[in-house]
Formats: sequence, structure tokens, C-alpha cells
Amino acid sequence: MVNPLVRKLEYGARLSDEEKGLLESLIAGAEDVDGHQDLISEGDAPAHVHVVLKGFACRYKTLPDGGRQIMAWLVPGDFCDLHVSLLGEMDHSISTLTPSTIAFLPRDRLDVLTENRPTLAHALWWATLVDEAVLREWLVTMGRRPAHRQIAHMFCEVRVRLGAVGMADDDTMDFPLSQTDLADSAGLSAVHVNRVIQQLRDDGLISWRGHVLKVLDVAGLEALAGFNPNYLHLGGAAVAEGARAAVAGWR
Amino acid sequence: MVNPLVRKLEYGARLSDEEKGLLESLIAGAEDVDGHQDLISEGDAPAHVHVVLKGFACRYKTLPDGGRQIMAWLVPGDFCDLHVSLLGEMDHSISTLTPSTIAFLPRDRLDVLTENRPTLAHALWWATLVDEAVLREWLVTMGRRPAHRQIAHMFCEVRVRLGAVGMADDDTMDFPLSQTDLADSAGLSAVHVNRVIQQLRDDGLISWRGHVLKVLDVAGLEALAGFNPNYLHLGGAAVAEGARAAVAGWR
DNA sequence: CTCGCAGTTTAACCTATGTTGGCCTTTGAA
DNA sequence: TTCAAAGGCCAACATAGGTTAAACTGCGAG
Repeated sequence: MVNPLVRKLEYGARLSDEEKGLLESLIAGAEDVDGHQDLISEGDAPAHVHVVLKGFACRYKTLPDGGRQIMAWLVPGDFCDLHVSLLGEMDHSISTLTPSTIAFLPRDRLDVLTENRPTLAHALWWATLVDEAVLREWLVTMGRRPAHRQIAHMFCEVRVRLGAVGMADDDTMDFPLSQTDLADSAGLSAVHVNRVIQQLRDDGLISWRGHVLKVLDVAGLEALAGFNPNYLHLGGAAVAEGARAAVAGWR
Repeated sequence: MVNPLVRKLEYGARLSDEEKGLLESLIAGAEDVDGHQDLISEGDAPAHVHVVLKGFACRYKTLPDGGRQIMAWLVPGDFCDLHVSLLGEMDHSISTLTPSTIAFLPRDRLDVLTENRPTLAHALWWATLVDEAVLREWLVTMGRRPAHRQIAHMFCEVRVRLGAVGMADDDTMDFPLSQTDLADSAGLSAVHVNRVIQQLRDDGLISWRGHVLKVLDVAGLEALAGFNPNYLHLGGAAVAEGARAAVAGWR
């Protein structure tokens, strides 16, 4: 299987075989990590760049009262801390949600790569900007969609994102979060998430047992969520090429 | 007065006098724009880069049911669409909230600048990453803070952000949003925002009449909000220098 | 000066979601 | 095979915040 990082970045730029090879070699030294392990903590200035290759990780913050808000899911192909580190000090933490395989890239090797490979540099910034777009959509979702539409929206999104890296065949995917994790992502209580999930099941929209999520009625779920995938910017490298032509000085 | 763009970017990189001059000349052709005017709409691929010099603008999305969610406030010194356009097509809209002065930068001039001026390029990416950090904090705030803490948090943030560009002397600032705008930003109803505001006034934390917001009790408001300004990354260019040294290949 | 509009304030009522606490099921370790 | 822990489920109850609608205020246009 082509590795998910390459698959994802191909949506952001037209990569040559050589560039794909460079990416492959970069993530060669991946490690398995248990679930619920912090990879980076708020206040750190991390030495490595992390890429998720298997499993789920997340960005989160903890509030004074102990509450946790998950701000992003990091799925295979996603960087955890690619450019954030430009800010000096992390303003949030990153941890695995499930047992995962994580690549630890030495930052200096990545730097050399981006200096010499503008297309790769472009792809990496594209990935960061997509992260931001997802964040914006989550904000909209939390602010203006009722709980059932919100959860439906998150399922729609994860289906597309996992599908984009070849991990959602037949609308079925490994979705290993607990309902509590989902609640911390949605800004809801675990009890209410449970109510909503059961409603979605009763309506024949999804099935979710163990770690397997299956979207039974894609159109129905997307209609409920008001889902428009444009913000994921998966139109493909052709679209990105157009943008690149329009923007000469992106590196 | 030094223009707000330069003031802001100096937090992101140590700019030479020449670089500051370049920025100044870049925004020379600013225009006045009425309130509630779209600068860019979802679906556009904008030709200019916009910078707010005076007034307030915002990023927002509109939902099928007509609801509006504001995802960011754009205050003097902020770019509206600096790097987003790398994604090809806007996934959200940008409009003024009040009569504003907006600089329209020709993208190619900006491109030339960033190609030849790594420090400037760094400062611009820094600004984009700070935008993302603010977005993350808004998400936390919406998900896990009750309404009064949330509104308090927004006031704390705007006080620091306006202060950073010299527009909040003595904890007093021009804050020209309506309560409805605030509600659309917070994901609350206008009625409830009104309730909360009055509570904050009664508690002696703020005064807000006309367009003038005054934070009467900074410590009290920040304690209520659980405000920690680290996510604004205004530690200054010294901090950014450190990050820059650690990250050779950021341009 | 006054008219009209946009924004604010109030009140009454409603509902989505939170909380608590208990029980049930699954899983994996011993 | 059993047990403990984690996660899922459920019901009763509490409340933060939404909705509607009406009055009030201040301000800008004419």
C-alpha cells in the first residue's frame, strides 16, 4: 500500500516519483505508540515533526476545571506539528487516541528537503492550510449546528478524510474513538453523544460497533449534516496547480 | 502613528527599517469600505490580498438555515486572505463589520517581496499560524466554556490584540460590533449575549456603550475567562528569532 | 424637528443538552 | 475461567441557553 502521507500530499501538489521517494524514505523510521500517550505537550518546543501513519491522534487543550477539548483529529497521513513550531512554543498538546504508528522526522532533514524542493514545500503548506480550514468548519459546526447534525457532520468528514488516504472502503472504516472522545471533540457530554448516536443508528444512517464505523446512507447523513466537502480541498493537485500558478511566491 | 500592519508583524520577526518601509509602501493604496460589505465570497479565488487598517472585518460562513457563524475577527493589522488563497477557492467569506479602511495588495508584488525577503516571508507565515492558534482557542471556548466565560474571553482577547497594535490605551478601545455580531461569533443567541453583557456590567468588569469598550477590571475579567494569552504568540520577535534559528527551512 | 430604523432590553416560556448515578456489556489480563 | 476495568447504555431530573415578541432607546436622514 502506498503510504498515507504521500497519498494525502498528492492532493496538495503534483509530486514527482523522486519526491514521493524522498517522502517515503523520510518516514522510514516509524514507531508504534500506545493509546493515550502525549506526543507533545503545551509549552514544548518539539524537536521532531510527527506524522501519523496508523491510528488516531488529536490536538487538545485542558481547561482549569479539568475539561478537555479536542480541536482536531489527526488521522493517517496527517502531520501533528509541521509548522506550528514556527510559533516557538506549543499552545496546545497532542496525544494519541488509540495505539498508533507515528513517524518522527528530524526537523533538519525536513528543512533541507523543503529548501531544495519547492513542490514539496508547497504541499506541506497546503496541508497546514487544510488543517486550518477543517478547524474553521468545526467551529461553525459547534456554534450553529444542533448536536445530531454536528455528530453527523463529523462522521461525514471522517469518511471523506479516511477515504482520501484509502482507509474507508465501501464506506466502512476503522473508527476507534470512544464516545467520550467524541464528546470531547464535539463539546458535548458523553451521555448526550450516546443519545445522538442511537438516534443516528435508529434512523439507519450509520452502524458503529466496536471500532468499525459504517455509513449506511451517505446521502442521508450528508443531508442531515449539511455537509459540503469543499473545505477539505481534495479537488486534487490539478486545482492546487492552478493556485500555484496564480501564486508565484508561496515558498 | 506607525501603521498597524508593521506593528503587528514586528511580533513575528525582527524587521529592518528597509523591510518596514517596503510594507508601508505596499499598503499605500488603501480604500475606505462601508460596513457589512463582502470583500471576498465563498467560491472566489481572490486577486488581491486584503489588509485591515481601520475598523473590524470578519471571516464567516452562512448555513442552509440562514444562520451565520463568524469564525474570526479581523482587526487593524490583520490579513484577510494571505495564504488561504493557496487552497485555490475560498471556503468561506470575508466581510467588513463596520466602515473600514482596507489595503488591497496586488498579489504579484507581495510575491516578489516574499521571494527576496525571507524575513518578511517568515513574518507573514507567522501571522497565518497565529490566526490558526486563535481559531483553536475559539473552538475551546465554544466547546467548553459557559456563555459568560466565553464572552469574557473574547473581550480579553480583543483587548490584547488591539493593544498590540496600539489601539487600546488605558484598557479602552473602539469595539464597534453589535450584540448580534457578537452572538454570531460566540455561537449564542443575541438575547443571551445581552443577558451576559449586563451581568458583566453589573459585576463591574466592563463598560460598553456606543462603540467604546472599557475593561474596568482586567484581572477580574481574565480570571473569569480563564484567559492565558500564550496562544496569541505576542512574546515578540526575540521569541520568533529563536524559533527561526531552530527552523532553517521555513520559507 | 421628527420620523424611521437599527440596535438594545425585557419578559415569558420552551427545549436541547448537562448531570448524576446506576446497571449492563465487552474485553483483556491473570 | 474469572475478574476487573473501561466503555456503553439508560432514566430522572436540572438548567443553560434558545425563541418569540414586544417595548424602548438613540441616532442619522431628510
